[in-house]
Amino acid sequence: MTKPDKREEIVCAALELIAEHGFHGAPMAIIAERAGVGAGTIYRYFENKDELISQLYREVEKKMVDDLLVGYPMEKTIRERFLHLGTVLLRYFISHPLDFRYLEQFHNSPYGVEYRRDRILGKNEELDIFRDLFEEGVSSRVMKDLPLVILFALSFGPLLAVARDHILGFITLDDELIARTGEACWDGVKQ
Amino acid sequence: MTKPDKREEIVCAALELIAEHGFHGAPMAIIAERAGVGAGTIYRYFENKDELISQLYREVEKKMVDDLLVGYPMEKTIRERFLHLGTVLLRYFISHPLDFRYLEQFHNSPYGVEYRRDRILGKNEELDIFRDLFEEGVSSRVMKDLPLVILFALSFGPLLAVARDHILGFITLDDELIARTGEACWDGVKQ
DNA sequence: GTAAAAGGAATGAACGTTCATTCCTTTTTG
DNA sequence: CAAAAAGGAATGAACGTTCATTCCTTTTAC
Repeated sequence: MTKPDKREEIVCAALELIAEHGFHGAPMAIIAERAGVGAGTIYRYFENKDELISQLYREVEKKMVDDLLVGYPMEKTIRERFLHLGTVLLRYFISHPLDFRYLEQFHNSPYGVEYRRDRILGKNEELDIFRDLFEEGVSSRVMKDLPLVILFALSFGPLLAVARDHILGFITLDDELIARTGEACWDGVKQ
Repeated sequence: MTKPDKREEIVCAALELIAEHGFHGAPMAIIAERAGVGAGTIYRYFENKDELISQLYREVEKKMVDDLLVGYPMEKTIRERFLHLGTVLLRYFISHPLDFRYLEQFHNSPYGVEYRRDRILGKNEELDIFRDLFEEGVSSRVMKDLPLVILFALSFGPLLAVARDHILGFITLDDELIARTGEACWDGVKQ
């Protein structure tokens, strides 16, 4: 039996509670209870609630990005790469609904706005697979000549909305619908 | 001088504070202060904070929908009606950023999820201009044969994302960009 | 090898703060 | 003057965080 890592328990409990009830529906006392841990113990691993929230965000995002890069067809056409990313992203969200809901909560909070501001306006050193794809798409005239931010909106706007609707039970996505949604997004960005 | 309607002052103060700082960054005491009103006075107009939040949502939404219907070209083609709605919607959000931010806060909260559940799954009696347009688009084979929910996502996903980016200062939309964004959304939903 | 001591992780009751709401007083209205 | 409206201090519940204490593991002493 592996040792039940307390930090991991805390992180899992926080993910569940925050994904389901939002930041303000997840008091530290309840997180501790669900993690099977004393309230004070959390503060041995995280300086405060903000820090817990931020670290959890980074972990969830990293896990997702790593998954997205597996099998990315670097050598195929722009269209095929676009469709691959859309499909894999949708599938990831559907099979990790807690992660999705957590990311949404984060993005729609002051934390997330600041975070995006840094990524979009700041000097973003990290290799960004999406940015690269869109820049190549525009410069090779395969995609519409629109600002990157708008191309992002045309792609992720629908994908996130559809994932949300699926997770909330407003629709049930199957392989065919996922593929057709990806194609429709492509129609939106392609020249 | 018109009488300074206290209810109106309260509603305005709440809109500003909640749009800028979220539900939890808008304590009743501060709303009262900004409205130039005693804390207890709010409770003469609204049963509690939830009620204030819900009523404010309904007012903001109604104001927006009314505006959207002005000059709606009922007789023109589906494409033209679609582009009209997209353009007017984007313009509305840009010129009413507080309203937009408030609507987003609401939609991303437990209130909003419940509200959408009713609208999408429940029997929705009210005349819904969007629903009508998409149903006509699908049945006349001008739009892709996809579930309504997905067509909604393909249209509003990008529009909301772009409006958010503009309001947060990540991009500056002008008439041309607004028009081209609308066209790109149309490319996404058209057959 | 066993017992004592040390170290530090874990605990949860207690604290101070914040907030929505209530309640009683004061002001306004007719 | 009576009734309604407004005001804002008081209230109590909920929350994040702290800290004195307990518990458990590891090290030391003999």
